[in-house]
Amino acid sequence: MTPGALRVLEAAARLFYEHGIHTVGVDLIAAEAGVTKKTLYDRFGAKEQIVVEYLADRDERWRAFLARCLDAAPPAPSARVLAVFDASRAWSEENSPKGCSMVNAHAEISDPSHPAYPIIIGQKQWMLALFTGFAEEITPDGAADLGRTLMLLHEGALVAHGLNIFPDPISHAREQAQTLLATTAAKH
Amino acid sequence: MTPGALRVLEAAARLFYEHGIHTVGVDLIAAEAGVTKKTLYDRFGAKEQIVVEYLADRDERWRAFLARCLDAAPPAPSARVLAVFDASRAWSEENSPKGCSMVNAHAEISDPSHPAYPIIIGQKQWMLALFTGFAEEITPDGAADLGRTLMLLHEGALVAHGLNIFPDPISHAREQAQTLLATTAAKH
DNA sequence: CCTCCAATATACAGATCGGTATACTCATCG
DNA sequence: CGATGAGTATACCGATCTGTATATTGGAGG
Repeated sequence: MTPGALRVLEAAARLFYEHGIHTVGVDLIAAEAGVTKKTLYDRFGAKEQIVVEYLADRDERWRAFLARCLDAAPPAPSARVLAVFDASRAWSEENSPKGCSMVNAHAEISDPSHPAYPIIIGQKQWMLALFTGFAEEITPDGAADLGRTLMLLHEGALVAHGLNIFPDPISHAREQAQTLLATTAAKH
Repeated sequence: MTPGALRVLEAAARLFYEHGIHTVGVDLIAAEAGVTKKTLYDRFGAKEQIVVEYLADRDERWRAFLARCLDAAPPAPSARVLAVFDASRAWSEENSPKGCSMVNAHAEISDPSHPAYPIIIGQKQWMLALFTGFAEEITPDGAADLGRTLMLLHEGALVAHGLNIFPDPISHAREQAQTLLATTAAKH
């Protein structure tokens, strides 16, 4: 990836997240990246491709960040679940003041055949599988249920964070997850 | 409101929700409503006004629908909380396959000075206040916390419903709310 | 009857959209 | 030295965007 292409992707990521995908035009992206439209189209071919790479890159960065957080967390499954919430809080504070970029992109992309669609759905399914995997180690019987509940708390916290409904909703979700894990563990 | 204006609002509501606000142009709205652009601009003045009335109307309809559901629910606060989830499930099944229209609109509207902004934030704050009000009758001490937790479950369920991550997430959230209310009530 | 007004049809303005074309510079590498 | 390729600058294309102008039709109320 050439330096110009990198600047394009950085500018597009910032503008797409901040103002939405359809409101931001390629002229603005090129101008903000300090690059001509020729360069932009030589590297990416179409705006849609920039959208795809924006979401794919964001997905990849989040998974890498989460992996580092989980590496530093204790091995106990409940501690790892809480580490996910901690990671989300740290990530959202400096990367996602307007909520989850995948959810926001989904609001603008209706066509399931859009090349960005599998990235959006893929990240959410991956997160659900992550939670369910931890739940498996805690209660093999109710793993699916527990994983889904953790998913709901987590998604709700991201939305509440983006809408700024009340202060620090991700920490609140973390606490709720903690008591939920405690009562679940007490039963087995 | 003239019949033409009503058709404009109906068409705009359907198109905005399905394809996003910025992707849908006034020409398409006018065509789908069977109305000329002149009529559209005579009634609404600007596209932005159609957006505002779309969201305001949707907000109003949801509150009216919820009010009817709550009127038919038992007076016990925990039953009324569950009635909110039941109402959301019924509403979402036939009105919101792509998730909450307010959250989706928020993804496309970055400027807090946009006239639609207070409608979006207002509905979410109203929902939080509703949950907190019920929580007040259950545990006056932890009302704020309980209200916020219910809000997270509810918002998470709407997102999961829109992304179709797993089947019937709103019912799952309802069940989680039920056990949460049961354990909370048992403490007092 | 006659005025008012919602609505029609059609055309257009100015801007911006995504995307392309042409011609040039400049550094790297074989 | 010569070729390649990343980049710049600028101009353009057709389409679509929001919004406006002009002229006409038809029904309801005073």
